[in-house]
Amino acid sequence: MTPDLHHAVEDLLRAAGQRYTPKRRDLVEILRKVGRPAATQDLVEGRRGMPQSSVYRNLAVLEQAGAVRRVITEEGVGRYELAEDLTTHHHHLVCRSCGAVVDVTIPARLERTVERTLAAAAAAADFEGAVHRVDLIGTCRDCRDVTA
Amino acid sequence: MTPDLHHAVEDLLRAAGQRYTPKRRDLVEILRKVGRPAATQDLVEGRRGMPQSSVYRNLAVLEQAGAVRRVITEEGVGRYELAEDLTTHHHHLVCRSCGAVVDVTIPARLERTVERTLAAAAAAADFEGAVHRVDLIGTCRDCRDVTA
DNA sequence: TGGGAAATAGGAATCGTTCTCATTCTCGGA
DNA sequence: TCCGAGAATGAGAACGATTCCTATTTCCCA
Repeated sequence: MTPDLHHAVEDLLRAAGQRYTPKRRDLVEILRKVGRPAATQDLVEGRRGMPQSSVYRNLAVLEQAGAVRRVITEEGVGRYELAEDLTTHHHHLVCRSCGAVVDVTIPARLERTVERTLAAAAAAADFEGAVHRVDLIGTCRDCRDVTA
Repeated sequence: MTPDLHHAVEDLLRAAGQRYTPKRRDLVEILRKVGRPAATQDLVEGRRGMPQSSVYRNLAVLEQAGAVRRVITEEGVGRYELAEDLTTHHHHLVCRSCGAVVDVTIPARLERTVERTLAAAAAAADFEGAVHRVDLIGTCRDCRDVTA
Protein backbone atom coordinates (compact mmCIF):
# COMPACT_ATOMS: atom_id res chain seq x y z
CA MET A 1 0.00 0.00 0.00
CA THR A 2 0.89 3.64 -0.36
CA PRO A 3 3.77 3.05 -2.74
CA ASP A 4 4.38 6.79 -2.69
CA LEU A 5 5.49 6.63 0.90
CA HIS A 6 7.96 3.87 0.24
CA HIS A 7 9.26 5.60 -2.86
CA ALA A 8 9.79 8.75 -0.89
CA VAL A 9 11.64 6.89 1.85
CA GLU A 10 13.72 5.08 -0.72
CA ASP A 11 14.73 8.38 -2.26
CA LEU A 12 15.65 9.78 1.12
CA LEU A 13 17.78 6.79 1.95
CA ARG A 14 19.46 6.77 -1.40
CA ALA A 15 20.28 10.42 -1.05
CA ALA A 16 21.93 9.51 2.24
CA GLY A 17 23.88 6.70 0.59
CA GLN A 18 21.79 4.00 2.22
CA ARG A 19 19.81 1.07 0.91
CA TYR A 20 16.11 0.50 1.43
CA THR A 21 16.32 -3.00 2.79
CA PRO A 22 13.37 -5.21 3.70
CA LYS A 23 13.91 -4.59 7.41
CA ARG A 24 13.78 -0.88 6.88
CA ARG A 25 10.70 -1.23 4.75
CA ASP A 26 9.08 -3.25 7.53
CA LEU A 27 9.77 -0.54 10.06
CA VAL A 28 8.38 2.16 7.82
CA GLU A 29 5.30 0.07 7.12
CA ILE A 30 4.69 -0.53 10.79
CA LEU A 31 5.05 3.14 11.60
CA ARG A 32 2.62 3.96 8.83
CA LYS A 33 0.09 1.47 10.11
CA VAL A 34 0.38 2.58 13.69
CA GLY A 35 -0.21 6.16 12.65
CA ARG A 36 1.25 7.67 15.78
CA PRO A 37 4.57 7.57 17.61
CA ALA A 38 5.43 3.94 18.34
CA ALA A 39 7.60 2.87 21.24
CA THR A 40 10.82 1.14 20.28
CA GLN A 41 9.81 -1.80 22.36
CA ASP A 42 6.65 -2.24 20.32
CA LEU A 43 8.72 -2.47 17.18
CA VAL A 44 11.02 -5.05 18.71
CA GLU A 45 8.13 -7.15 19.91
CA GLY A 46 6.00 -6.69 16.81
CA ARG A 47 4.71 -9.81 15.14
CA ARG A 48 7.59 -9.59 12.73
CA GLY A 49 9.89 -10.14 15.67
CA MET A 50 12.84 -8.05 14.62
CA PRO A 51 16.02 -8.25 16.72
CA GLN A 52 16.46 -5.15 18.80
CA SER A 53 19.86 -4.42 17.38
CA SER A 54 18.28 -4.21 13.94
CA VAL A 55 15.45 -2.05 15.16
CA TYR A 56 17.74 0.45 16.79
CA ARG A 57 20.26 0.49 13.99
CA ASN A 58 17.69 0.91 11.26
CA LEU A 59 15.74 3.54 13.11
CA ALA A 60 18.96 5.48 13.48
CA VAL A 61 19.61 5.17 9.75
CA LEU A 62 16.08 6.19 8.88
CA GLU A 63 16.25 9.11 11.26
CA GLN A 64 19.52 10.34 9.81
CA ALA A 65 18.04 10.09 6.33
CA GLY A 66 15.12 12.20 7.49
CA ALA A 67 12.50 9.50 7.07
CA VAL A 68 11.54 9.13 10.70
CA ARG A 69 11.71 11.30 13.77
CA ARG A 70 12.32 10.49 17.35
CA VAL A 71 9.65 11.75 19.68
CA ILE A 72 10.51 12.60 23.24
CA THR A 73 7.99 11.83 25.93
CA GLU A 74 7.88 11.86 29.68
CA GLU A 75 8.47 8.16 29.85
CA GLY A 76 11.98 6.85 29.62
CA VAL A 77 11.37 5.05 26.36
CA GLY A 78 11.97 6.24 22.83
CA ARG A 79 9.19 6.63 20.32
CA TYR A 80 9.41 7.06 16.59
CA GLU A 81 7.07 8.34 13.94
CA LEU A 82 7.32 9.02 10.22
CA ALA A 83 8.92 12.37 9.46
CA GLU A 84 6.58 15.27 8.87
CA ASP A 85 7.81 15.58 5.31
CA LEU A 86 6.14 12.25 4.70
CA THR A 87 2.98 13.00 6.60
CA THR A 88 1.78 16.39 7.80
CA HIS A 89 2.92 18.85 10.39
CA HIS A 90 1.24 18.02 13.67
CA HIS A 91 1.59 17.98 17.42
CA HIS A 92 1.14 15.49 20.20
CA LEU A 93 -1.09 14.82 23.11
CA VAL A 94 0.94 12.85 25.60
CA CYS A 95 -0.56 11.03 28.54
CA ARG A 96 1.53 11.72 31.60
CA SER A 97 0.51 8.46 33.11
CA CYS A 98 0.76 5.78 30.43
CA GLY A 99 2.78 7.66 27.85
CA ALA A 100 0.26 7.12 25.09
CA VAL A 101 0.58 9.62 22.29
CA VAL A 102 -2.15 10.98 20.03
CA ASP A 103 -1.54 13.19 17.03
CA VAL A 104 -3.34 16.53 16.80
CA THR A 105 -3.21 19.46 14.43
CA ILE A 106 -3.96 23.07 15.17
CA PRO A 107 -5.35 25.72 12.82
CA ALA A 108 -2.92 26.75 10.08
CA ARG A 109 -3.35 30.38 10.99
CA LEU A 110 -2.26 29.87 14.59
CA GLU A 111 0.45 27.53 13.43
CA ARG A 112 1.95 30.25 11.30
CA THR A 113 1.81 32.78 14.09
CA VAL A 114 3.52 30.42 16.48
CA GLU A 115 6.07 29.56 13.87
CA ARG A 116 6.92 33.17 13.22
CA THR A 117 7.14 34.10 16.88
CA LEU A 118 9.31 31.18 17.80
CA ALA A 119 11.59 31.72 14.82
CA ALA A 120 12.20 35.23 16.08
CA ALA A 121 12.92 33.94 19.58
CA ALA A 122 15.36 31.39 18.21
CA ALA A 123 17.15 33.99 16.17
CA ALA A 124 17.45 36.25 19.20
CA ALA A 125 19.12 33.45 21.16
CA ASP A 126 21.37 32.67 18.20
CA PHE A 127 19.93 29.25 17.59
CA GLU A 128 19.98 27.95 14.06
CA GLY A 129 17.62 25.75 12.10
CA ALA A 130 15.09 25.68 14.90
CA VAL A 131 11.92 23.69 14.56
CA HIS A 132 9.20 23.93 17.14
CA ARG A 133 7.67 21.25 19.19
CA VAL A 134 4.27 21.90 20.64
CA ASP A 135 2.95 19.16 22.83
CA LEU A 136 0.20 18.78 25.34
CA ILE A 137 0.72 16.81 28.50
CA GLY A 138 -2.37 15.51 30.17
CA THR A 139 -4.11 12.43 31.41
CA CYS A 140 -5.97 10.25 28.95
CA ARG A 141 -9.39 8.83 29.64
CA ASP A 142 -8.13 5.32 30.32
CA CYS A 143 -5.66 6.38 32.97
CA ARG A 144 -8.21 8.67 34.53
CA ASP A 145 -10.65 5.80 34.86
CA VAL A 146 -8.09 3.59 36.52
CA THR A 147 -7.28 6.20 39.12
CA ALA A 148 -10.89 7.00 39.82
CA MET B 1 18.40 34.77 49.30
CA THR B 2 14.83 34.83 48.03
CA PRO B 3 13.28 33.46 51.21
CA ASP B 4 9.96 33.61 49.42
CA LEU B 5 11.01 30.80 47.13
CA HIS B 6 12.03 28.58 50.01
CA HIS B 7 8.90 29.38 51.91
CA ALA B 8 6.81 28.48 48.90
CA VAL B 9 8.66 25.21 48.46
CA GLU B 10 8.33 24.45 52.12
CA ASP B 11 4.60 24.98 51.92
CA LEU B 12 4.35 22.72 48.90
CA LEU B 13 6.28 19.98 50.61
CA ARG B 14 4.32 20.27 53.81
CA ALA B 15 1.09 20.06 51.87
CA ALA B 16 2.44 16.83 50.43
CA GLY B 17 3.33 15.53 53.87
CA GLN B 18 7.05 15.96 53.31
CA ARG B 19 9.81 17.78 55.15
CA TYR B 20 11.96 20.53 53.76
CA THR B 21 15.31 19.03 54.64
CA PRO B 22 18.70 20.67 54.07
CA LYS B 23 19.38 18.43 51.07
CA ARG B 24 16.15 19.47 49.46
CA ARG B 25 16.88 23.07 50.19
CA ASP B 26 20.26 22.67 48.57
CA LEU B 27 18.71 21.27 45.43
CA VAL B 28 16.20 24.07 45.21
CA GLU B 29 18.90 26.63 45.79
CA ILE B 30 21.07 25.17 43.05
CA LEU B 31 18.18 25.10 40.61
CA ARG B 32 17.44 28.70 41.45
CA LYS B 33 21.02 29.74 40.89
CA VAL B 34 21.37 27.87 37.62
CA GLY B 35 18.24 29.53 36.34
CA ARG B 36 17.59 26.97 33.62
CA PRO B 37 17.01 23.23 33.48
CA ALA B 38 19.95 21.49 35.15
CA ALA B 39 21.04 17.98 34.27
CA THR B 40 20.78 15.46 37.06
CA GLN B 41 24.45 14.72 36.68
CA ASP B 42 25.33 18.36 37.34
CA LEU B 43 23.45 18.18 40.60
CA VAL B 44 25.25 15.02 41.63
CA GLU B 45 28.62 16.47 40.82
CA GLY B 46 27.92 19.90 42.21
CA ARG B 47 30.40 21.28 44.71
CA ARG B 48 28.13 20.13 47.47
CA GLY B 49 28.75 16.59 46.31
CA MET B 50 25.43 15.03 47.03
CA PRO B 51 25.10 11.25 46.65
CA GLN B 52 23.15 10.39 43.56
CA SER B 53 20.61 8.36 45.45
CA SER B 54 19.77 11.47 47.45
CA VAL B 55 19.60 13.63 44.35
CA TYR B 56 17.19 11.32 42.59
CA ARG B 57 15.08 10.63 45.61
CA ASN B 58 14.73 14.25 46.58
CA LEU B 59 14.05 15.43 43.06
CA ALA B 60 11.28 12.87 42.89
CA VAL B 61 9.84 14.16 46.14
CA LEU B 62 10.11 17.75 45.01
CA GLU B 63 8.52 16.92 41.70
CA GLN B 64 5.64 15.14 43.33
CA ALA B 65 5.10 18.10 45.60
CA GLY B 66 5.00 20.34 42.55
CA ALA B 67 8.13 22.29 43.39
CA VAL B 68 10.24 21.18 40.44
CA ARG B 69 9.53 19.89 36.99
CA ARG B 70 11.32 17.38 34.87
CA VAL B 71 12.28 18.67 31.45
CA ILE B 72 12.59 16.28 28.57
CA THR B 73 15.29 16.86 26.00
CA GLU B 74 16.71 15.01 23.06
CA GLU B 75 19.61 13.75 25.13
CA GLY B 76 19.16 10.72 27.27
CA VAL B 77 19.65 12.60 30.51
CA GLY B 78 17.08 14.11 32.79
CA ARG B 79 16.94 17.80 33.52
CA TYR B 80 15.07 19.59 36.25
CA GLU B 81 13.94 23.15 36.79
CA LEU B 82 11.85 24.95 39.37
CA ALA B 83 8.14 24.59 38.74
CA GLU B 84 6.49 27.40 36.85
CA ASP B 85 4.35 28.23 39.86
CA LEU B 86 7.56 29.35 41.51
CA THR B 87 8.96 31.19 38.53
CA THR B 88 7.12 32.23 35.39
CA HIS B 89 5.59 30.38 32.49
CA HIS B 90 8.21 29.97 29.80
CA HIS B 91 9.49 27.74 27.05
CA HIS B 92 12.79 26.21 26.05
CA LEU B 93 15.32 26.45 23.32
CA VAL B 94 17.06 23.11 23.18
CA CYS B 95 20.29 22.50 21.33
CA ARG B 96 19.97 19.29 19.38
CA SER B 97 23.69 18.78 19.54
CA CYS B 98 24.82 19.47 23.10
CA GLY B 99 21.46 19.47 24.85
CA ALA B 100 21.93 22.92 26.32
CA VAL B 101 18.67 24.56 27.30
CA VAL B 102 17.81 28.25 27.33
CA ASP B 103 14.60 29.68 28.71
CA VAL B 104 12.49 31.93 26.51
CA THR B 105 9.12 33.59 26.85
CA ILE B 106 6.70 34.49 24.11
CA PRO B 107 4.20 37.36 24.01
CA ALA B 108 1.37 36.92 26.47
CA ARG B 109 -1.16 37.48 23.72
CA LEU B 110 0.12 34.62 21.62
CA GLU B 111 0.53 32.53 24.73
CA ARG B 112 -3.14 32.91 25.50
CA THR B 113 -4.16 32.03 21.97
CA VAL B 114 -2.03 28.92 21.98
CA GLU B 115 -3.32 27.99 25.39
CA ARG B 116 -6.91 28.29 24.32
CA THR B 117 -6.46 26.37 21.10
CA LEU B 118 -4.57 23.55 22.69
CA ALA B 119 -7.04 23.30 25.54
CA ALA B 120 -9.78 22.78 22.98
CA ALA B 121 -7.73 20.12 21.21
CA ALA B 122 -7.09 18.33 24.50
CA ALA B 123 -10.76 18.38 25.39
CA ALA B 124 -11.64 16.97 21.99
CA ALA B 125 -9.29 14.04 22.55
CA ASP B 126 -10.63 13.57 26.06
CA PHE B 127 -7.40 14.46 27.80
CA GLU B 128 -7.66 16.03 31.21
CA GLY B 129 -5.57 18.63 32.95
CA ALA B 130 -3.46 19.27 29.91
CA VAL B 131 -0.61 21.73 30.04
CA HIS B 132 1.25 22.70 26.94
CA ARG B 133 4.90 22.40 26.19
CA VAL B 134 6.29 24.59 23.48
CA ASP B 135 9.93 24.03 22.76
CA LEU B 136 12.31 24.94 20.02
CA ILE B 137 14.91 22.50 18.81
CA GLY B 138 17.89 23.98 17.06
CA THR B 139 21.63 24.24 17.09
CA CYS B 140 23.29 26.68 19.43
CA ARG B 141 26.14 28.93 18.38
CA ASP B 142 28.80 26.89 20.15
CA CYS B 143 27.88 23.65 18.46
CA ARG B 144 27.60 25.38 15.13
CA ASP B 145 31.10 26.74 15.47
CA VAL B 146 32.51 23.34 16.29
CA THR B 147 30.94 21.78 13.22
CA ALA B 148 32.04 24.60 10.96
C1' DT C 1 14.95 12.27 76.98
C1' DG C 2 13.31 8.30 74.14
C1' DG C 3 10.71 5.99 70.60
C1' DG C 4 9.37 5.76 66.01
C1' DA C 5 8.96 7.45 61.52
C1' DA C 6 11.41 9.76 57.86
C1' DA C 7 15.68 10.75 55.47
C1' DT C 8 20.19 9.53 54.08
C1' DA C 9 24.21 7.07 51.80
C1' DG C 10 26.19 3.58 49.42
C1' DG C 11 25.90 0.21 46.39
C1' DA C 12 23.44 -3.37 43.84
C1' DA C 13 20.03 -4.09 40.37
C1' DT C 14 17.36 -2.64 36.37
C1' DC C 15 16.37 -1.27 31.86
C1' DG C 16 16.63 1.15 27.54
C1' DT C 17 20.05 1.92 24.34
C1' DT C 18 24.56 1.49 22.03
C1' DC C 19 28.45 -1.10 20.62
C1' DT C 20 31.13 -5.13 18.87
C1' DC C 21 31.98 -8.61 15.83
C1' DA C 22 31.32 -12.69 13.21
C1' DT C 23 28.21 -14.05 9.61
C1' DT C 24 25.24 -13.18 5.69
C1' DC C 25 23.63 -10.60 1.99
C1' DT C 26 23.80 -7.45 -2.07
C1' DC C 27 25.33 -5.13 -5.91
C1' DG C 28 28.39 -3.98 -9.57
C1' DG C 29 32.18 -5.56 -12.40
C1' DA C 30 34.65 -9.25 -14.89
C1' DT D 1 27.15 -16.27 -14.18
C1' DC D 2 30.58 -15.77 -10.71
C1' DC D 3 33.44 -12.85 -7.45
C1' DG D 4 34.79 -9.70 -4.25
C1' DA D 5 34.11 -5.58 -1.47
C1' DG D 6 31.28 -3.19 1.21
C1' DA D 7 26.80 -3.05 3.65
C1' DA D 8 23.48 -5.17 6.60
C1' DT D 9 22.24 -8.42 9.97
C1' DG D 10 21.78 -10.79 14.59
C1' DA D 11 23.32 -12.15 19.02
C1' DG D 12 24.98 -10.71 22.93
C1' DA D 13 28.22 -7.80 25.64
C1' DA D 14 28.81 -3.21 27.34
C1' DC D 15 27.17 1.13 28.87
C1' DG D 16 24.90 4.74 31.44
C1' DA D 17 21.05 6.87 33.61
C1' DT D 18 17.84 5.78 36.91
C1' DT D 19 15.66 3.01 40.47
C1' DC D 20 15.74 -0.04 44.24
C1' DC D 21 17.40 -2.06 48.63
C1' DT D 22 19.07 -1.78 53.27
C1' DA D 23 21.61 -0.38 57.18
C1' DT D 24 22.45 3.81 59.53
C1' DT D 25 21.46 8.44 60.95
C1' DT D 26 18.51 12.27 61.82
C1' DC D 27 14.46 14.57 63.20
C1' DC D 28 10.03 15.30 65.39
C1' DC D 29 7.32 15.32 69.31
C1' DA D 30 5.29 12.99 73.17
